[in-house]
Amino acid sequence: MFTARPFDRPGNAVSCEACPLRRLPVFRENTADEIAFIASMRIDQIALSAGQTILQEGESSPPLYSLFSGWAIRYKTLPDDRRQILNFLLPGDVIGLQANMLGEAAHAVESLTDVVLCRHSRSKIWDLYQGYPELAFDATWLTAKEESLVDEAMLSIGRRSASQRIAMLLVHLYRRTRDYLPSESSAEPGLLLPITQQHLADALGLSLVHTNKTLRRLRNSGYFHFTGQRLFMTDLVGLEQLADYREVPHRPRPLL
Amino acid sequence: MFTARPFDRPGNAVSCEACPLRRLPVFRENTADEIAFIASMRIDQIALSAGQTILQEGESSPPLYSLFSGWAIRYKTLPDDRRQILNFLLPGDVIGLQANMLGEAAHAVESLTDVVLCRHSRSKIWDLYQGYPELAFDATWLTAKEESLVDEAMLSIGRRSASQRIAMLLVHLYRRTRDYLPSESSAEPGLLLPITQQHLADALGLSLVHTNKTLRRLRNSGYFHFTGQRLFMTDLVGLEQLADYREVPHRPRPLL
DNA sequence: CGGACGTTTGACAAGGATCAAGTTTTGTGG
DNA sequence: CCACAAAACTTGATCCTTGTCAAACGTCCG
Repeated sequence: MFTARPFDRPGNAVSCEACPLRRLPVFRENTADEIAFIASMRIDQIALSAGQTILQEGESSPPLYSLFSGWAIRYKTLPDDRRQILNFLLPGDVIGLQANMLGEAAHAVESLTDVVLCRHSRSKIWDLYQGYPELAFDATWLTAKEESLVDEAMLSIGRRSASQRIAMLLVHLYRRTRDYLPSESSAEPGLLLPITQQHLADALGLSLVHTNKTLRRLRNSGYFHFTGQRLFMTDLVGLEQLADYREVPHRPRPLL
Repeated sequence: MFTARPFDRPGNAVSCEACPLRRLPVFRENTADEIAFIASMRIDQIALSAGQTILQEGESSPPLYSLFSGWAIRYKTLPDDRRQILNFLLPGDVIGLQANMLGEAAHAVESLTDVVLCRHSRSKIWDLYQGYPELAFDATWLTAKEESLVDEAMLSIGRRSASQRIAMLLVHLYRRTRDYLPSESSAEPGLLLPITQQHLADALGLSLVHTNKTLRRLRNSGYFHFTGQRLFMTDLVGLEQLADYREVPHRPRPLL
């Protein structure tokens, strides 16, 4: 869904002014001055295929990216390879800001689909704070927002049952993706989820097998169904009730 | 441990310049100018007893505080009262920054001990971003740091066993508290943990009963023991190995 | 056609939850 | 300072959600 668009090819990278993401209703408007500065921060665009490592756990002073197109995951691992996905990254999300603030990446980032990244100059972050207070504010906002996503996920893992966790995550991804979709493509039937059941399991703190069985039970109960990787919601409200989902109000999101 | 110091009484609130927290090695140094601005942001100090609600879930545009002394918890709840503690707040931690960024508190905050809060002017946050880029940077840093704590906790809840989770949390609190302790009081035997086993359970995504039994098993194995609320580490290294703990390097922390 | 990868299912084990009492500690009022 | 109640901690018995093991099945792709 976010792949294979004309502007996805780094060769003909669009200017930040014309960035198609800006047109999405979730993002706040920037002044021409701000956009010019953002453009000056961007070094280039990088295209990666699915399954590539974008950031490594433990990497110090890692590059700063923003996700232009495609999906990615942010995760941590234990020495014996148990993995916990912290959150899913969608177009517009910044990658490596937390790591740059703290000096070292305490997590890894990996692409789920083919992906295009805007690479930014780390050294200009400081100029951003010096000259563009609004953008500095946005940087904190983005960090705060990501934290609140992790907070939400932590409540799920710690206190919800397996089926509630799955319900919650699917509702979350469903709603979140809607926000990013230009109206045309939301006409597409269903939502393309570029993830395996192993990803679901790793995001929810469950085993693969149990995830599979729970998923099946939910499908059999008629909440949703899959055709390939496409998710069709047949009872969104029911799923939300099952998950104890609460709508979170949100303001326009900054696009750095 | 952090209570009942002479300067804890709001009546004789010390100036921000003389703030005893500044003397702790974990905090970065500020210029006189920065400190003066911080002082101008502070409205007053507020003393609360243990168990009070500082921030309510769902509260919009909540006040902005920093924790001057005492312990607090940040948590979320489900409609049926299941609770998940997101992290523990220690002196120097900011309360309500995420909520102010996003416009609404998605979590609650509650005092664990008697507590003194510095209350700050929310409207001056903007002046901070305008006039003090270094402090703006610190604000993002603090948010990023808190997020990384939640990331770490999420890995525990999602992928560690009950005993590993307990080991991890105790090691974490032990080390973190050490960083805040002036040398004199670290001479005190043991560490005063102002939390019940229910708090441990709520932080770790476990039931109270199972937390109790696991805690006992760990005590019997000789990793640590309790005298009242005082924790004595007898095998810190062993506990760290059990938990797959990795040392996290950290730079001086900003004190806003 | 044959792997590699992802999904599905069943059987079984086990970690953790729940239920139900006790016991100890803490706090409070007399 | 004692007495009593409330809160916190313990423990055992039992249930059940979730994990582990094993194997089969499907599907995509070289």
